[in-house]
Amino acid sequence: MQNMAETTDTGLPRAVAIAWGMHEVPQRGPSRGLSHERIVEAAIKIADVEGLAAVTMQAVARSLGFTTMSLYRYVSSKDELLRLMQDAALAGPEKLKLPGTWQEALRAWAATVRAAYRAHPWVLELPRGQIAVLMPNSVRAAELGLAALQSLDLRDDEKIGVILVVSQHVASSVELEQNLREEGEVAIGAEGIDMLGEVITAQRFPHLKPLMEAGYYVASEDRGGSQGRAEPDSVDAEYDFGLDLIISGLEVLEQRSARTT
Amino acid sequence: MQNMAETTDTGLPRAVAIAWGMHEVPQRGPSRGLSHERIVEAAIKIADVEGLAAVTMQAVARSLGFTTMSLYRYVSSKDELLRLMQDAALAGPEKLKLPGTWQEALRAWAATVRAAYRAHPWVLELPRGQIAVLMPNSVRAAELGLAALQSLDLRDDEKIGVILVVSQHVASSVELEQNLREEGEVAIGAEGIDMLGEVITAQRFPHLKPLMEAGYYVASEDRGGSQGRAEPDSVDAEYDFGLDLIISGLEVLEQRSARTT
DNA sequence: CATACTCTGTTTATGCCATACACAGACGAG
DNA sequence: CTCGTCTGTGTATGGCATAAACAGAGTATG
Repeated sequence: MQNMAETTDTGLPRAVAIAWGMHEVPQRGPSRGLSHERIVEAAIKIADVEGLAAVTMQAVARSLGFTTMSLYRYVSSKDELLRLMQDAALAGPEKLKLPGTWQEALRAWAATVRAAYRAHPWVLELPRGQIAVLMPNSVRAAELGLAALQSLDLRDDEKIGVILVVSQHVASSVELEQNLREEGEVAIGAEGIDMLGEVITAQRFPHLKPLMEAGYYVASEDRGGSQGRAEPDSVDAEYDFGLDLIISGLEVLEQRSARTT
Repeated sequence: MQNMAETTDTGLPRAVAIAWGMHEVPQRGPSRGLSHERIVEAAIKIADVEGLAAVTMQAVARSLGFTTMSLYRYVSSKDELLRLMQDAALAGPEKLKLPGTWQEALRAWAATVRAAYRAHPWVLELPRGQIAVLMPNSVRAAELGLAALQSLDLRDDEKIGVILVVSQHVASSVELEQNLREEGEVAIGAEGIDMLGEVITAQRFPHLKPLMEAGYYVASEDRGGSQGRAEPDSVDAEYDFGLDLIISGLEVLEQRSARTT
């Protein structure tokens, strides 16, 4: 129910048609005071500054100097607006100088995807499904990713898999970063950590307990010690770590298939 | 603002304290007609059947035969209830027979995490941040994951990284599966695909275009052909593909560090 | 050029939601 | 017994998406 997705008569979801620029604008009536572009732009600005939850039809309309209901002349539902925002926020470089080896190229591609997510982290709160993947900027990103993998000797469906796995890793990493930042303000104090230490005992959690005490598992406020604050660096580290693992795995896969061929 | 997270006097978020069973229940007044457990259970049942959006305070209360406001005697906000649901839904096997090699063990661990997410896919709609990670079942899962990696020769912080990357991959995979299922009902017909073919041209998308025509990129309804329906299998394939890449990468990393040591 | 039809932006109204607040009664501590 | 605390409830508020009806703008057709 919450997922109507409003298909046009062409069978395409309206959001897809709009984003690709196919969409008959009416000729008959009075001239329009707004446009999809302006609405989406205003909505994105709100999301960037105040978060996705602050994007209400009222807020968007007010920021444009129109009434709430006027938006519905351009967008058939809030869901549709969100889809358009998602795509518009993911605009990336049309062309990208891709380094020589596929490893470097894949890394560069991942970096652009990461940058896009980081610029508009609220994008990650929206579902990334079939429809999202058909939007212009997703398609452009996929094209670019495939270009990066050109020299990698894999089957086509495997390349799609690589694109998917890498972009999911990037998304997860930024999502984590974001969740930590948002909850960081409510950081658990030393007192709370002590409290947890009573239930997270060495008997019940033999492997985890030492890591927790070393501060690897939770980012405590400071824990009397000095380093603490694992927030910004550790997420970067996790991003690199995961990407390195994937690339290493791909190198193995490539060698294997080369041997087979 | 949307993220109050209600800390107790101990400095721990209330949800964490409740989930771990530390929480002074009042002695003075009348006996209580409800409990956290019953409320969370009822809410989970609703989420399983009707989706997370159907979990309203009203719906939960009604299903228990109480009024909406009565829930607030047990749970300080809906957010807190959602956190408790998230944790309760991720209950897994306390002990797990872990196969010999770390590869097999890691795979088995990932499978249990995947099963948990699949049993309650709405869990993925909730933020997975610092607080979520401190809840009992997350801690148990981490312990189990570390146990699986016991024989893997890596530093402790690297092992945490592995746990993180793998669980993120699993989550992403199930999330994708879910998004596809939900949008699958609105599948794009052949007519829509043709429409897209006009904007997704071979000139602008030289790498992607052939894959789209081969049906690798989008799951069209049937496309006149026969195979189509890439939905269930392809997600499984993506899951295995990503996990294999990570494990391969880990093997390389292990050899490298063994050489260094 | 007049008329009809379409499309605009607005006003108003509905139903759902989380949750603040105040109350009557239940119950244990003193 | 009585006081203070806690329970479950009723009522009220403000925010939300969006349906419906309307007055006027503008274009196409006679």
